[in-house]
Amino acid sequence: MPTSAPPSNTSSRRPRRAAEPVRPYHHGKLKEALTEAALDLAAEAGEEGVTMREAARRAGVSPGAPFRHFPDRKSLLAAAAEEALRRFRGELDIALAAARTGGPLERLKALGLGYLRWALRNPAHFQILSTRAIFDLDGAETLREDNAAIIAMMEATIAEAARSGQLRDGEVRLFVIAGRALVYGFARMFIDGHFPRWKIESEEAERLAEALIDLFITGISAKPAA
Amino acid sequence: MPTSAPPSNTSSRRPRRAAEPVRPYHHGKLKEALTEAALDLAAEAGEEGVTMREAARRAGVSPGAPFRHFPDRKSLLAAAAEEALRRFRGELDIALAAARTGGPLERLKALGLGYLRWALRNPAHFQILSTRAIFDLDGAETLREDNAAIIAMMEATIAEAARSGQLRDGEVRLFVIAGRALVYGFARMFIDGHFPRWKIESEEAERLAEALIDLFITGISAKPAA
DNA sequence: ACCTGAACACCGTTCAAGT
DNA sequence: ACCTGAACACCGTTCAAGT
Repeated sequence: MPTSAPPSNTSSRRPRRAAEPVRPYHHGKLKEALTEAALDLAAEAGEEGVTMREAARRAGVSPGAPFRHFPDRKSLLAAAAEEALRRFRGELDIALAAARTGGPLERLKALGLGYLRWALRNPAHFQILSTRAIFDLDGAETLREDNAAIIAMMEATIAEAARSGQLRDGEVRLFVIAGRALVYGFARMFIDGHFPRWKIESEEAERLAEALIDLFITGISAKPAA
Repeated sequence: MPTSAPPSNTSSRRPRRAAEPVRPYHHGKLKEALTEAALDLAAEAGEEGVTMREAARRAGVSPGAPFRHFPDRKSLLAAAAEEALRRFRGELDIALAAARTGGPLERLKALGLGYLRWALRNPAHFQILSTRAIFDLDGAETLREDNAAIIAMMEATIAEAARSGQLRDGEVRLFVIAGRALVYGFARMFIDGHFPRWKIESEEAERLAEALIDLFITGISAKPAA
């Protein structure tokens, strides 16, 4: 009912080779449209707001149509997560590139800050990309690749810091997991609505994020040779 | 259909003052039964597996009956979360009591370990107690109290360590939030199914939890006066 | 090859009617 | 006061039938 009416075509009936793809739907890039709708829905109402029927409605197709492209709801969520993770990874690449002249600990900080900034600014997308057994799906190769790439960035940076003697004694793996748990935990505390209980105002969240990362880096650093 | 048939009463029709509450349902402590069913369902199928209708089925009542006790699904989840948090807090109290002869950092470790052990062993209950805007509900006073108590335990222990000069310079609040983000993040990584991506075997999870807590405590400790 | 429309099973929620 | 049973709107998913 409330869906915007399909743009009434000028006149001629399907000039098959014309340039504008203006006619209703009946075909086209439905898969992309559904994925985009899923991302919008997640941003508007969280993961549980992502619905096959509503995505279909927004794409202007019937309730059964999405099942031609996604075997089930989980697959649609995975496609949305894939796109969200692609964007997330892009941000981290940029953050890391901007800090590439610095030392490993400086780059680690840039990475952590990029991570938390994105999570704080795109909570719903961070949510769908982190929750659920979406990773177990078959078609989730891009997802796994992007995820592995992000893990690798962190690992390489910390390993480099360790090699150059900037970290205190300890396993690199432990530092990596601790760093991830810290940023993931802070991001999820936000997403899961814990900030009010901790009296964290949303305006101070990014400042706090930076302080946490500094604390972490200082905590795993070698003591100054004073 | 498959619900176990109500236990056919011996014979006499409603001996109103009898001792045994053996007759079907039609009354009784439905609220408690529904809360218990919700906890079971969460343990079996996660938060989204908690359903008004299934809880009603397990309690042996009709689909509309739960609405006499809970205004909506969220309220039922809140009741389950309340009970889960009560148990969680009990565990932490025990952990803290067992370590009460130690110094503040020792007690902090006991608290962190208690936290992570419970989360690793009761993932579904940890999930329903941490996710969602359940805290915003009216009837959630116990929830808020227990939660505030847990936060206070952490805060007091860290503040004591700071007072006795065992921590390095820094705001107590930051240490508290960092500690919470770390344990919450590790717990959620487990619950959200990230451990396989990080090659963490479930048998080593508790060992790793301990190592993380040690790392954290060392990281915020004052350098030894060597 | 892709989409529609009706159908089924399941859910949350409401409400008149029963005890 | 508490519970039943039918009803409504919504969802995921399937499937025969259309183009």
